Amino acid sequence: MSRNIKSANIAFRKHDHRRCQRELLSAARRVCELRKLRLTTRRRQVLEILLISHQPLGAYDILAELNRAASGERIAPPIVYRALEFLLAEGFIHRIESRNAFISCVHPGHLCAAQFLICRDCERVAELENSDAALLAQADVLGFAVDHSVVEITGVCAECQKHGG
Amino acid sequence: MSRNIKSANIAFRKHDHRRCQRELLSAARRVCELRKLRLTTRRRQVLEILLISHQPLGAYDILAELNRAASGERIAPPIVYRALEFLLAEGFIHRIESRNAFISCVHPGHLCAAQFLICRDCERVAELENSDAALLAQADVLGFAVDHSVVEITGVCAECQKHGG
DNA sequence: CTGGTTACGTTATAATATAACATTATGTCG
DNA sequence: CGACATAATGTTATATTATAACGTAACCAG
Ligand SMILES: [Zn+2]
Ligand SMILES: [Zn+2]
Ligand SMILES: [Zn+2]
Ligand SMILES: [Zn+2]
Repeated sequence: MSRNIKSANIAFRKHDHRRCQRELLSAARRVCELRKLRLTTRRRQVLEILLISHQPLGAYDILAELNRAASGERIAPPIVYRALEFLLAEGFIHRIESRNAFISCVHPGHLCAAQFLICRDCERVAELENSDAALLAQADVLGFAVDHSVVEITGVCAECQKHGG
Repeated sequence: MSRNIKSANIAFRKHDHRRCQRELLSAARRVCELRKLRLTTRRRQVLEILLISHQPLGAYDILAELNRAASGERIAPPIVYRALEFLLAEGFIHRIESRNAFISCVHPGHLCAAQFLICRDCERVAELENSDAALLAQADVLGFAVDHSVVEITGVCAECQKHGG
């Protein structure tokens, strides 16, 4: 649990974000090599755009970013959605359902059951990994076979409470 | 907790659903009277459509249902979305973020922090009320002020595991 | 190099949601 | 009652998010 709190702090505080990006990208490369997957240019571009932001981005934000970067190209939605599909399936990013947005995972490739704390002021998102034992136990009692969980907590982070008023 | 399991069972099993609907509708009426709110025809229509279904419905499903019922009228999306906004604000319904859909609340007007078990076979949804103490404690340690939580567990219910194979 | 497969590109369109403004119903007070 | 303020509904247009369908290019095993 102290590990979780650490990683949450990172998202909500100043840190060497360049280093974050580099480390997470090379982690993704390693995972793809292991799994014999192709981290193609497009996929890498989309992942990089998400790595640069600790905030979740919509598919069309990513699209705009791609089109800005490569002036001349006119990239269309399916390209972005397909890259996102790949990155989601391999556990490099998460989808934030309550925002129709996507964010890079802090432990790429783990296919983790993540929980998110989402600040509605600064829009930053902390990813925790602490699964809800009580809820899962209850699902089990009901004979409900869990596939996938979405846990998204919206509120105001400590920083924004100080600064924002 | 045994209460929660009971209510979850109701959603996933055969029961007197007509009675469900009647009771939840009159509960909503009572709450509106208490709060001096107007449960207008449109709002009641939308609530009724959701009460009839233990499954979540999209806004456009509700729209289609309204237009089917009142042939001649040509109701437009904003009407539905405004009724949904009212019903959400007063705690008569919930939004299922991972489905862009809406479902009636099993304890209308309580503004509860609900958790959902969503069967991906039969599409039924059980609403639990069991808040995740561990997660909230962790948010607290981080100084994160929680506003709203989204907890949506997808899987296969006990019934569908038996029948579906 | 050939055929099978995977990924990418392109066009069109579906599904979900809201902005902006006009109209009607409801309640209040003189 | 009648004039006003407010809340709710209706209408039109459009924004935002996502996918279907089909063609082309890259990659790889034999
Ligand atoms: Zn993750
Ligand atoms: Zn913040
Ligand atoms: Zn509820
Ligand atoms: Zn089921």
